[in-house]
Amino acid sequence: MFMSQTPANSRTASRQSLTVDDWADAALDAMAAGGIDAVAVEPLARSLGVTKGSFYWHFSNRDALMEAALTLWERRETIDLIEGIEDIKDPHERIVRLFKRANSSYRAGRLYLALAASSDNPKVGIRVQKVSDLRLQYLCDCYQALGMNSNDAQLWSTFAYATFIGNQQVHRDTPDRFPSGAQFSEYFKLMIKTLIPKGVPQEESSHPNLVELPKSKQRQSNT
Amino acid sequence: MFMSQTPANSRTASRQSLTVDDWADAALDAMAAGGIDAVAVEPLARSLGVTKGSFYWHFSNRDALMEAALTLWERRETIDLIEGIEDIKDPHERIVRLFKRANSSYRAGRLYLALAASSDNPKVGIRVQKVSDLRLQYLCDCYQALGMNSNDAQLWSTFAYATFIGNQQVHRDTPDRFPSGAQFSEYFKLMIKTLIPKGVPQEESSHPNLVELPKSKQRQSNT
DNA sequence: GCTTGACCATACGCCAGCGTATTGTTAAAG
DNA sequence: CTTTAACAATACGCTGGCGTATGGTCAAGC
Repeated sequence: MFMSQTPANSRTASRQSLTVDDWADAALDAMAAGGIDAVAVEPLARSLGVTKGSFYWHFSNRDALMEAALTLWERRETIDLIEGIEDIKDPHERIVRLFKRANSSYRAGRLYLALAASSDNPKVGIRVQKVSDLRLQYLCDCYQALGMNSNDAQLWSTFAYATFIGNQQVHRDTPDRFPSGAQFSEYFKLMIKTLIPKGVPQEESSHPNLVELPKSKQRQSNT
Repeated sequence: MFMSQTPANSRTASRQSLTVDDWADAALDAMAAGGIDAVAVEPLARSLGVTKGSFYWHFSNRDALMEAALTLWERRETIDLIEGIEDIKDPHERIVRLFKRANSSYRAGRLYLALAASSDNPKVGIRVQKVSDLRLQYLCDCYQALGMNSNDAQLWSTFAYATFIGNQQVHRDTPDRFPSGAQFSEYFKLMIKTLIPKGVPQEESSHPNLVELPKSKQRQSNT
């Protein structure tokens, strides 16, 4: 179904044929730049150097493109969430990594905010909820791995996630007020220190007496 | 130009004439509901029970309506920021109140998010920045009044503001995961306790040896 | 009671984007 | 060298929103 077998996977090289994913990618670009309404067939076709005729070969209509783009986004967010973190045992370090990544990919943040802003659209809202749910769940698991009980982990993870989302927002809305450079690392340290309580049950001693993360019971039940 | 002196200030009563502010209000409603693109002349006219003819009497074009709506929004946000807080001398309590209000007005939150999502539009972006700046500045002053130095206050206020914005976002995007009811007060307490450090220079003793709020005297200090 | 001005309705032209229909173009298979 | 499919271009009709032009109504005010 996915992964078309065309020779080159990205059309940037030459006069190759466009694929569904090329269109979906372009749609995500447009979203990040101008919100969901910027995903318009004709402008997109122009930006890809073709005309509508091409589009309606690959998709039945604009809505199908939206679905494809959202699916692509969801898949990427799902993968990126745990990428490079899977096998870190220390939950503290895991949360730090999550935060670090969250504050590094400005573009992904914009994309999320653009989609979230249109979450009134049910098609969009469901995806946003899925992604948010997954992130929250993962974070919650991390906090439980720190030794918290379920309730506390819920509260702290929501807290941390809200801060993380809010940072993206503040960064975008008032970039000059958002700490950067040396001040940012100070800011980052403050957040980490504040949002990851140290003295839950154990100290930061070296022996890895750490609770394992229970993989959040989320078997990939993809359809 | 401004402040029309028509007898009744709200047209809800009867078959009164519409005012500029009526249109601006409706525009803000539309924004909160469907983003900035939902501010369209003809649909708005329909929702107000009139036609375009009326609109183009009061405004020269759609952009003028946007400006009016943004001005109205900015004014309200500016007023609401300090309303009922002006004369609280304890900075800790002041911050708590700010947080409490932030989490109470769901509608205002949606409106902010809708505008922020369109802050690429320079006309919108400037207003959003203004409002955000003001809030951040006020918060920063509060933290300084707690006894922090300028740098720390900057960091903590940004932190707190990001969390506050993020809460709105999370609340909107995944309402069922956001704590509510009894759990919310727990969540709220956690945030307050975490985001307002108690032992800055003095203990939480009862004698009000508190620094006065310096009316937004902002000084840049590097590390 | 005629005029004036505030307010709104109606009708029109314009444009951008959606979707369809039809006709190329090109590479590979026969 | 023809056929076929995958892909793209062109042309068309339709809709919704913008802005304009012009005409209608109704309450003062003289």
